[in-house]
Parts: sequence; structure tokens; C-alpha cells
Amino acid sequence: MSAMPTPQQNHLLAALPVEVQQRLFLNLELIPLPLGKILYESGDALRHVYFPTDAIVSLLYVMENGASAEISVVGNEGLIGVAVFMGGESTPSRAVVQSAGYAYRLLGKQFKAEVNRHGEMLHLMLRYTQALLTQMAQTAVCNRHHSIDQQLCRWLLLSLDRLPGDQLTMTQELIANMLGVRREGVTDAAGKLQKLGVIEYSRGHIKVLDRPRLEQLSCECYAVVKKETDRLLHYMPARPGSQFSQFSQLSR
Amino acid sequence: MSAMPTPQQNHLLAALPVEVQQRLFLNLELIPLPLGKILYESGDALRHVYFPTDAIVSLLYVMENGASAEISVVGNEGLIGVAVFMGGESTPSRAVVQSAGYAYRLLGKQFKAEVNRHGEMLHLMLRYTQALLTQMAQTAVCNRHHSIDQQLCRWLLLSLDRLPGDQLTMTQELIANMLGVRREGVTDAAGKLQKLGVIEYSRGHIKVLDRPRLEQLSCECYAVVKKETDRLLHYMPARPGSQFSQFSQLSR
DNA sequence: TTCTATCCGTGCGCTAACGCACGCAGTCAT
DNA sequence: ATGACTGCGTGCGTTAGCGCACGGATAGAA
Repeated sequence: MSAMPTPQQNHLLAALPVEVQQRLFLNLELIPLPLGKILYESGDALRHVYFPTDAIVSLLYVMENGASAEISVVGNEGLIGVAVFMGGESTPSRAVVQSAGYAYRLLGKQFKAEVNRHGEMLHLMLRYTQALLTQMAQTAVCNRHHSIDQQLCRWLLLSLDRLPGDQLTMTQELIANMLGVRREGVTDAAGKLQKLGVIEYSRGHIKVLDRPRLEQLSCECYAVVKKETDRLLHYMPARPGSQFSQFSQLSR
Repeated sequence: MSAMPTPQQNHLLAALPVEVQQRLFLNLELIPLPLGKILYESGDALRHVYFPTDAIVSLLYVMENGASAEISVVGNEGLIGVAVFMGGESTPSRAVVQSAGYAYRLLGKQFKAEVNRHGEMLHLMLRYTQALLTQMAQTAVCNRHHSIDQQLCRWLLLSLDRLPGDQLTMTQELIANMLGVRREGVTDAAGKLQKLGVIEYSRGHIKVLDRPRLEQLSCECYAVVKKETDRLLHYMPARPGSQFSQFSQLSR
């Protein structure tokens, strides 16, 4: 609602040199991303890349038997469609909107053209891709070794970092799909968090009351990824007036 | 043993244009990789990249509590050290030799210099990185949803693909570390496979007797990664009229 | 040969997570 | 206000994998 998103709300776009921005921004197209929208399916040839401003998109892997698992989350710190510049043009995963909002999108061709100038865009994309790699690796390990309780905390923090405020709109069923666990498992874990006074849950609305505690209860995976992402994409300090200080509040 | 490995045994090196090979091969250094050797630790600044000829290297993630999990396997189809050209210079994982052999290594600086020519080397590396990404994503999903039995099959196949012959030298303890499970779990799963006549196991020596059966018993993850890796790295030259024709734009 | 370190098999109790089923409570449209 | 639908809580029994502990087997060294 309210103010129209600007391209600079996406951290990658914002980090580009002015001249690159000037070239690119003309071709950007603002697209609303409603909850549940699928940006691409597993194996689809990618026509566009998306730079979220305030939406969150999950990279979800769906298996033959229908079971699924999230392998990565992308918000305004990143982009969807790295496969375009990596050369594969498609990936075996699905990109689905997890939290409604907007994204700027760019034609694959135009994106590639800019990358092929071998300037800052290329290097930014490379570093972002490494951050993505880190997130996936950590997800793999987390899936192996950590309890649902811990993973829920991690997941909430990941989402929180990509949203303004302390509210999420998210049913337990959806979270379960992302984590690749049962819905009841999420109910259980969320119930514990609520009893501890860390969150408030009600019919698809979550309010985080005690973020520090959430970080304590989470597994190390959250902090590791955050630290590494910070290191790789050490953006300029958050612009004045921006409440999206996702890369500035690592405690511990 | 005996014959000295050639750089061309590594698929990536072999896939490079002759002129690039001529530039690079002078700087390659043949390095023996004994079992268990650690090429780099989590967080280490990477001095070299390694192109295995006949060794297998695991990217292993070790957690705070000591638990571990393999996030990727690299043999003669790839290289160790993508972080060098991605810009991060380090990763939060450990690279450890899982099967002894040789690798050619190259100074990070020289590797970067070649990549920075923005020629075939860059594009090859990008496609390889996407293959790596795919492997990690699949590992994450596999860790979530598949049984130890299935994962063992997958793991054996991955190793087999990177070795000549049908023999592996690998204790169950080591496999357990890679899969991030108990040693007893591996004993169990391997016992079943042996009863089925699929493998022969004896004190760190595995002989695969029935590979087709192994593929049947494995989860889909093996086939998915293999197919995608093939797509990304084998069928590189864009054929006219193929859906990868946009590809040539990047590859030139 | 004999010793010893390593590797592998096995049994037992335990826990986390699963699959299923049911029921209640908000929420929204009529 | 009424009904229906969605989202959440709960209580089973079941199972895969864990942690531990011990014991047998095999290879390589003394």
C-alpha cells in the first residue's frame, strides 16, 4: 500500500555504481508479487530476473513424491534467477512468493548484457552467488542435525530480516512446507515459543516479541549465514531513513 | 599408480580452449592428495585452486558441536576453490581428501588472472558453479527426506562416478562422517546391500557388484544431480536451434 | 606366531519426528 | 446471525535414527 517501492530498496541494485543504475533502471519493471505466486517452476527457462524490494521469495525444491524443502530465501538483499548469468538458464527448483510485496524485474537478455560488460555487476553477482551457496550449504547441514524447534527459530529470523517490522503473515502449514516437516511439528515448536513469550501466534499472524531470545534458541546456522553474507556483501551502511538494517544488527 | 596424471584428466581443464590451456598448464603444479589431507579449513583464505585428476575431495561442513556433513563431492569433473573467483576468498567449509590421488593446483592469483580475461574460463567456471549449487541444494533436500539406506546408495554412486573401476577404499566410519549419521547406521545399510548382493564390504574395501541395482535403490537425488550436471557441463557447445542458443551469447 | 589396533556386527533403551484422526476456534461470506 | 471453511491444538501408535556398550574378526606389526 502507500508509497511505491524504489529500485534502491533492493540492496543489490542499490550497491551498483550510478552509471550502471542509469543503464539498468530504465528497463526495470515493477511487478507485484502476491503470496503464493510462482516465479518459475523447476526446469523452466528463466525469462526474467527479479529484484525484490519488500517481498520474500523462497527457492523450494519439490520431490517426486510431493515432499518439499526450502533451500534458500531471497528478500531485498538478493535476486531471483542467478541461473541466468551462470549459464544454465534454469534450475531444478521452484521460486515461490512467501511474503507478498513487490519486485523489480529485468529481462534475462538485458541482465546478461549488463553482466557481460564485466564490471561491477558481474562481481556483485558473483559475491551474491557465493552468499547463496553458503545459505544452501548451511541449510543442508541444518536439515541433517538440528531439531524442528531450532529450525523454526532460524526460519523466523531469516524472514524477519527481510521484512520491516516484527510481524509475519504465515500459516503453520506453509512454514511446514518450507521446512519440509509436518504441520503438527510446527504447531508444537511454535507452541513452545509462545509459552516462552517469544512470539504471538494467531491464525497466520506471527508477532515476534523477543528477538534476542529467538536468536539464542536458534541453531548456529542463522548466525553463520548472516555473518558470511555480511562479509561477502558488505553493503554500504543502511541509507538514512531506511529501516531495512538487515546487515547491521548481528549481536552475539 | 605408475603413469603420471595429465591435466586433461580433469574435465574442466580438458574443456578449455587450447590457447587457454597453453597459458595455464605452465603454471600447474601436480600435487599428491593422500587420504584425509585437508586442502583448506573453514574460513581459510584460499591460496590455490585444485583440479583433481583422480582424487576425490569432499566439501565438509563441521559444526560447533563437532557434528559434520558433506555438502558436496568433487572429483575430476570439477575443481576445489570456486570461492576464489567468486570473490569471497574463503568459505565456511572444509575440503578434505576422501579418496587418495592427484590434483593439479594453480595459484589463486593466476587462476583469477585467467578468469578475468572474461573468456571461456569464466563461463566454464560459472557453469561449474551452478552444478555445484545444484548438488548442494539436492543434498539439503536429501538430508531432510531420505533414509540412510537411500543416501548410502547415492553416496556410493557419487564416488563411483569419480573413480576408475568398481572399488572404493572407505571405512564405514568415514562414510558416516560424510553422511552425517552414526557409524552403526552405515553398518546397517551396508549390511542390507551386501545381503542383496549389490556390494561386497570388507574392512574398508567396497566392491560394487551390481551398479544398476544400486541406482534403483538410491533416491532420485543422484539421478537429478547427474542429469543436471551433464546438462551444464557436457553439452556445452550450443547446438543451433536448441533451447540453449541464448547460451552462445554468454559464451562468446 | 602372537599381539594389537582398527574395523565391523549386534543388541537395547530412548527420543524426535511421522502419519492419522479428530475437534475446536476464529474468520469470512451469505 | 448462520454456516462453512480455514488454521490450529491434541492425542494416539509407529518408526527411523541415536547413544552406548560390548564383542568378534581381520590385518599388519613385533
